[in-house]
Amino acid sequence: MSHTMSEVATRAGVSKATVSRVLNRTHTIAPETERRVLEVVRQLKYHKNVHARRLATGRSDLFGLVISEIINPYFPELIRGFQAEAWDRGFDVLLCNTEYNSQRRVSVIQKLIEGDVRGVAIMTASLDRSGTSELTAAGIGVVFCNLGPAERLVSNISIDYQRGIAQAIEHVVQLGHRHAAVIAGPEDNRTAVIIKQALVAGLNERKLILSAVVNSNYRVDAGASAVRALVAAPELPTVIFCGNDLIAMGAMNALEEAGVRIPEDVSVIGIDDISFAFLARPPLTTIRVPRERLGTIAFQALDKMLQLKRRKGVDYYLETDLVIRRSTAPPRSRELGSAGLLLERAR
Amino acid sequence: MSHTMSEVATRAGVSKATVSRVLNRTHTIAPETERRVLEVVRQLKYHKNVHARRLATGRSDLFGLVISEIINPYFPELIRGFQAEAWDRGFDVLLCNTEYNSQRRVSVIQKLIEGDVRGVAIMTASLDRSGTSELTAAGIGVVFCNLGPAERLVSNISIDYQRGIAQAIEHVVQLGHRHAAVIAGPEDNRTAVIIKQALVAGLNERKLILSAVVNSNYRVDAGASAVRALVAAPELPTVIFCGNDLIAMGAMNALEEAGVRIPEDVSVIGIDDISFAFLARPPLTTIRVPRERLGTIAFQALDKMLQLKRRKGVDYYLETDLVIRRSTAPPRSRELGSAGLLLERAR
DNA sequence: CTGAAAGCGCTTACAG
DNA sequence: CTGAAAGCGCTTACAG
Repeated sequence: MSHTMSEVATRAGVSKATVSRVLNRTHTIAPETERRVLEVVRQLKYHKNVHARRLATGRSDLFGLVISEIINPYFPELIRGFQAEAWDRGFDVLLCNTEYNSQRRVSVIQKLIEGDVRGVAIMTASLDRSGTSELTAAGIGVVFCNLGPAERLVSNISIDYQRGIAQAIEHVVQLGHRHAAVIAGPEDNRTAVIIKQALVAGLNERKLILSAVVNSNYRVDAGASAVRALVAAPELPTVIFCGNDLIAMGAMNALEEAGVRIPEDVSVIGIDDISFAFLARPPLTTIRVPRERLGTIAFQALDKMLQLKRRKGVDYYLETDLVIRRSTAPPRSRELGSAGLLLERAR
Repeated sequence: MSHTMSEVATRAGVSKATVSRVLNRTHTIAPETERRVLEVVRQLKYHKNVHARRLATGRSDLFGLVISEIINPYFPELIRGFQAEAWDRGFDVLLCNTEYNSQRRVSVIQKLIEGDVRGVAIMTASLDRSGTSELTAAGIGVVFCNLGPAERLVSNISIDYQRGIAQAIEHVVQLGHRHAAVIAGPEDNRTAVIIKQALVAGLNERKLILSAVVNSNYRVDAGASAVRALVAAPELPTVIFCGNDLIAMGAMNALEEAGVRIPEDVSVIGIDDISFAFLARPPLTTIRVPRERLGTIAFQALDKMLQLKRRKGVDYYLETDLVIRRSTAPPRSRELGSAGLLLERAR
């Protein structure tokens, strides 16, 4: 069905080497020859076969991007940033998702190696050095997010949650909050753990009373059930810090169901600033993680590292910032504190 | 850096043909030979090069999926359905987005042809037959969504919006609504046009008063500005049908800002049931389009069509259903009608 | 059950 | 500026 470069060559009365050169604009070609070749290419609607090209050149034009699942609203912007950057430089991307499935994790790595990618951005916390040693062993560069320091063939991007968290805590302190709770992400997720620790440390430092720290699982329903536990306790915090926006949105739902008003009774703060955070009701105050930027940097990190003679990894940092919306407000009464809230709810 | 099949062959003391056979489980192999080969493969961490394989076999194991933009919440479930189905059958997918950019549309088609895909699912309305004739000309199967009837090498999946829309209209009629408005998607989007027509026809048939039909652009902010126009008019409809959930969410925001309560003053209905529809406040009543299913069917359509001797396309249908949530309720007063609403708002 | 050889469709020194 | 030829790393009839 589809034509080959030899066919084009014959019809244009040149060698296939010439056709290749015309198509890749890699040599100067006699104008007349070029015209003839291009003419035949158009007539035949010829397209070169990328697999043959990849095999012949030996240099891969592919980069991998691995995420956990496509339906997680954390990823779209990240994918877009990575892809845009890759395409701009003439590279292509192989998008892989692990779906939180260990079999898939293995097959994804395999697919990446077989695909002869130059480098891969591992943007899911469910994969770490041990899971990717096969990649580096094959000479493929890797960039992680929130993993340890860089080394040969592995770079790292640290998201500076500290900064956004400090801003958030300062914000609620200014508003007059004294009693906080934390609904963190899953224990087995390294990013979730980093966030939880930063949250707890920051809250302690500012001397807020931490009435509860519970783990959850980054899903909406988990945020909801975590909140039900909080609501059942004798004392309600006046502000709830959530490990991500999904948890926060679930928490807001559950609070609403329990008849707790946001932000009048309880303030809620999320992390990420997913696209729907501002559509939540009330709009969610959250710590923005610049995810499109994260994707861009991930690509640049790989690209740069692979140009280094020693393939030495680099450490990158990405700042976060608080975005104040309407889910945070002063607690009901500064004087009454949370005991006062209890009283009022009892009426 | 990475090893080749020949290396494995030499070390295992066999020919590369044998290595190939062992790895592809395509022939019976002497157990001892197989063991030896596998052993060397493990030692060397050998992975076969997929580009060489694709070139040698000539049969592509790739399918394309083209969407408009990854950050549109309509697509994640669709992608997941398509990808899952492809992987289950041992195929791989090339995800391409046009980003509503005509240059990108061209380069995406080119990339697909160069990638030698077997078939491609065009799931964005911004591409139609004329944009994809190159694909079919190259013998590549195509499946569209909401485009005309099937033909050679092109299948089509029609989403039966009629059904969900009929349910929705019945729902609001039962609730007692008489005055409706429609905020449709963009005029140049064939799916948006189909939906608008179905909406208007259905509303007329049930004799509802259609106070306004405005076009919008499928984005949140567009829904918002469309609503501002409606609110400025002398009479407010009691129910607003939106071309998709994003428009509906924007509309709800703008209504809220205008001091119009949902659903007490105005009911709102969306289309799609994106994952955040139920997190909107109030949760959005919407017409669900089973998008993961759409992805699955799209793949099956391609796969089946390409097995047919004549490569004859097939027509598929996908049903939609109303999902009732809290953004719809009886109008303020059946007796007063919308004039009554006007009165009350004037107070 | 296994091997030698041709071939997939390109690219790229090497010559000229 | 252009061509002949080797080679990229596999697969697959064809023999045996």
